[in-house]
Amino acid sequence: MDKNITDLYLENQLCFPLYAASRLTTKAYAPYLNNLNITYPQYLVMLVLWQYKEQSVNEIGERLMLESNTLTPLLKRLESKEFLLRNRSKTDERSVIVSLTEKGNALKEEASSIPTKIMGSFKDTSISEAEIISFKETLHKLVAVLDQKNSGGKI
Amino acid sequence: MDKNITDLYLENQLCFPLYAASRLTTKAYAPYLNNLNITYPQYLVMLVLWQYKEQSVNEIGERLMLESNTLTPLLKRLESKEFLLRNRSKTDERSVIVSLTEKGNALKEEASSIPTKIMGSFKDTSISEAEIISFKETLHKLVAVLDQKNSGGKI
DNA sequence: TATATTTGTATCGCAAACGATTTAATCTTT
DNA sequence: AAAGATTAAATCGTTTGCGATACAAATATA
Repeated sequence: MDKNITDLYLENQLCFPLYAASRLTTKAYAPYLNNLNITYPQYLVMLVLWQYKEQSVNEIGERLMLESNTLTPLLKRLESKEFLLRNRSKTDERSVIVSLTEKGNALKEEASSIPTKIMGSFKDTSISEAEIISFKETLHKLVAVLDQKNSGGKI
Repeated sequence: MDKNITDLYLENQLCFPLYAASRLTTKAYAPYLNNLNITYPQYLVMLVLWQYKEQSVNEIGERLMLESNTLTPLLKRLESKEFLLRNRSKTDERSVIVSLTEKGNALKEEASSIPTKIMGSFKDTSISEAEIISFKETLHKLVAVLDQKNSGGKI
């Protein structure tokens, strides 16, 4: 039996371009985020805090699909930059509640122009607006399926 | 002026699902790659070597869009597992030529079934084959554009 | 030929990711 | 209430990614 060798070609994989796109996107954000003095994963945490206000480490982790072993040091860095506070919950001392500082809240204004700037850089390319929309749709489905296969399936 | 606040909502971003999809894909490969005793980025390097045979660190880096500071330690790990060899080029001593060992070549057979298994797990989902194909097309365009904006534009 | 620049790789340090384990608090069950 | 199970964070060790930097070989230029 001849195994289908072309299956292993880089261009035919779905995994590699996903991996590349993710890294390149992070790079695209870098210049803007440097100005705000935060990294890309830190930006994601801030997005969650701006949108949902104060919440536990666990809740942040669920929204970003990250574990506490990733979040704890990351949150400590954001805390040392004074963008947020970490406090044990009064009602359940196992939980740490993360809340925004004034400075963290203020950062939202500065960040608000970033998404438009990033998306704007696709304007004069071979990718149409409609294409992006359907792409995003499939991407969301993909994430849902992959998430289910992973953590979702382990109950 | 009221900045468009919903721009910063997690669901409306393109960047986060890309980031999540990439991580979840890596996780999906993990069980298969564990059997082969390699990590996901190491798998990508092996893909490149299986497809293009022996080549310099630089060439591997160009194909995977990775720098030598990432590749060198990674290649050393693959070398210590005896999947590949690293040798200075005779004609240009600045280059290190990476080539597969017997063991590295043999691994290809074991890996050949992975892509089908991964793609197979999408069969009974809400994502159709046709959708995946058009998704992959846009993804390739996206990578090309992002790549151009980054390293491509700095000449 | 001597010097400067470019190129290819490697080193270092920091920030993620993540599996495995640990610690402390809470909930269950008796 | 005490014992055991569960849960939330944190800690530890390994592997990536990448900016900054170093260094040696190769090439270009004076």
